[in-house]
Amino acid sequence: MNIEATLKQNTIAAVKKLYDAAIELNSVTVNDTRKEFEGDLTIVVFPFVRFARKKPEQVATEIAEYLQQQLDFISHFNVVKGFLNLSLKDTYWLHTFNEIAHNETYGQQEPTNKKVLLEYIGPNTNKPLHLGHIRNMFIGFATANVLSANGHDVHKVTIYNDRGIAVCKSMIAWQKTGKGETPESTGIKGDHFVGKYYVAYDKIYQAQVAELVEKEGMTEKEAKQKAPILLEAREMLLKWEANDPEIRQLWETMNGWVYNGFFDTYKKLGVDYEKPYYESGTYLLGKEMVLKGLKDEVFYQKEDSSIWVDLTEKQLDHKLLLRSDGTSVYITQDLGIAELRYQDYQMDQSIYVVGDEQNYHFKVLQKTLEVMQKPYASGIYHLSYGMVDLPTGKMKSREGTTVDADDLVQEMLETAAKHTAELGKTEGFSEAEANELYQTIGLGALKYFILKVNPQKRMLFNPKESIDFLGHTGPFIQYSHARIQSILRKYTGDYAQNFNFESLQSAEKELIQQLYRYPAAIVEAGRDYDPSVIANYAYQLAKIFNKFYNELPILNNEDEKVSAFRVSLAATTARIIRQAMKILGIDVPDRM
RNA sequence: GGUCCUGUAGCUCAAUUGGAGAGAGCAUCUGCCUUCUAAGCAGAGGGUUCCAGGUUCGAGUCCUGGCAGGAUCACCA
Repeated sequence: MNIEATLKQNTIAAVKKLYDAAIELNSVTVNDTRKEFEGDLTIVVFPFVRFARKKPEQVATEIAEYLQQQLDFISHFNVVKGFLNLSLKDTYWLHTFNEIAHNETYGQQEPTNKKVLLEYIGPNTNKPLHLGHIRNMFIGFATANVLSANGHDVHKVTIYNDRGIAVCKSMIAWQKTGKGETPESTGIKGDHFVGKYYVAYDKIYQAQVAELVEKEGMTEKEAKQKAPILLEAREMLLKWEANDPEIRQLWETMNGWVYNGFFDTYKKLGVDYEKPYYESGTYLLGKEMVLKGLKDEVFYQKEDSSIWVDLTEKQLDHKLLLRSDGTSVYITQDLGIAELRYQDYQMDQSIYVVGDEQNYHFKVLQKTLEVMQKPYASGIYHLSYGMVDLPTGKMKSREGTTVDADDLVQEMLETAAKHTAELGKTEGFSEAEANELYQTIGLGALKYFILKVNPQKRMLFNPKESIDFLGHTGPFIQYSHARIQSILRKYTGDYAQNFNFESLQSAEKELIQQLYRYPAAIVEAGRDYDPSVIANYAYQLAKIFNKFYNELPILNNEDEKVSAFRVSLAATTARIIRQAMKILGIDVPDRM
């Protein structure tokens, strides 16, 4: 049992014995003592004073005396108002450290037998990935690791929005202007290649609209509906749905190019998934489900034969599920996907990592599945994250203000190389080793930049200011790890032992205390689906280590035992840094 | 207009879920490389936590009402 839980239970016992009152576990708060006071942990006794009918100071003192009697690890205490500051014995912290140092799986929680499916990435197959996808990928990947660390059985999947009018737009533009060129013939990465035609479509479309307004005297609204290329794209969509072989062939080919481009980016970013789902493979199933729902009378049909669900009893609205012409809408395919996934996995929980612009959509999805009495409805969880803003506002693909994922990664690598060269850190590195280091640092900086922010919040990215490598950043943490590795390379003794000193230096104790907090950080990150908890934990750990490193000699001590102990502290710190960063999907180098 | 989210130092973010005088980083200024990697450490300045009420021993955190920004409420995805 951890220290806080022990203190809480004994505080409950104390209040019971001293004041004959039964209090709840969660009415006892145990905090880390603020650094301006003496002590390690603080119990807030204000909630008990009404049972005691005494002054807070007196209550705190009485409880402290009881605790000191019961628990042998308390060395002394002080009381400030209703705050009881407890100091634990150094030998107790040392004992705690010995346990951590010898526990290879420290932090990893016991298996829960809970099966979790996590969907992330979810790109459209008509344009390349951008910064928004990057946030999605990093949050999704890290959250999956957080949940695994919490003992759940996690399976990552993705969804490709691989059909629909947008995809047809790229296709029609390629047919018209592509002259048979391919990613291979042009040397352009597949997703960028197809994205080029998506942009080309819009250019042609705008020109046609302008022409119709000018020459045919149409209103702009009318022209936007009647531009020839739009009509052609729509016709193509109909043909696609009718399984026209030529169109299907083109679609397969162009999507293939896009996937190859995506795979490249995934690999660079270090993200992966177990199984892809495709909108093209599920929208028909969704349609069937809607028709079944209609038959079961949980949905209703309007006179124009469109199908709806009434969610007014669940604090939502009426929602369209199938158009009057029988074609599916966005939510239709999500119903199909949810069903298919349950057939595939029988998961207990299904997490969707999707931007907060779709909050309403996921409420509707869940409530609709509830209405259908699907067993997996309650397991739907929308992990909603905020958009990435530019200084000029929201990114808009149509206005070309997106930050391209591949460009950004390239920039990060170049910046990492520049900084590293300036610092002369790659002396003695082969070219391959140097490149690997730039990769590690550049990506580490980018991932940390994204992951240190609470997912729920919008975040700002300024393309003009490169992402920092100093201070509260990924490279800072990586650097701390590399420093430790350097020490471990130099140390020739054996630090795998139990240590047994009477007292600790404050820098040593602070480091042990931060190591001790690691499991709590894992649990909190899991409870809140929030990798930023781990990111901030790792930063604190590195920061405290650097202080320790600066204040105390690790290798050069008269007493060899002291050196062994400090090396052991450093080695354990490095291990926890590596593990925490691994959860975030960030590698740490041995030299930098 | 309805619903939901956000608002904390000049900027980017924290704050143990209601606990002590709100903390870090960047930027600015001052020190520290003749001992283990200075991508580091130590220190200084910088705040009406959007505003006004309320609940509480105690509010950045909870409740009410405003203000500002954003999202969403499509037979778009």
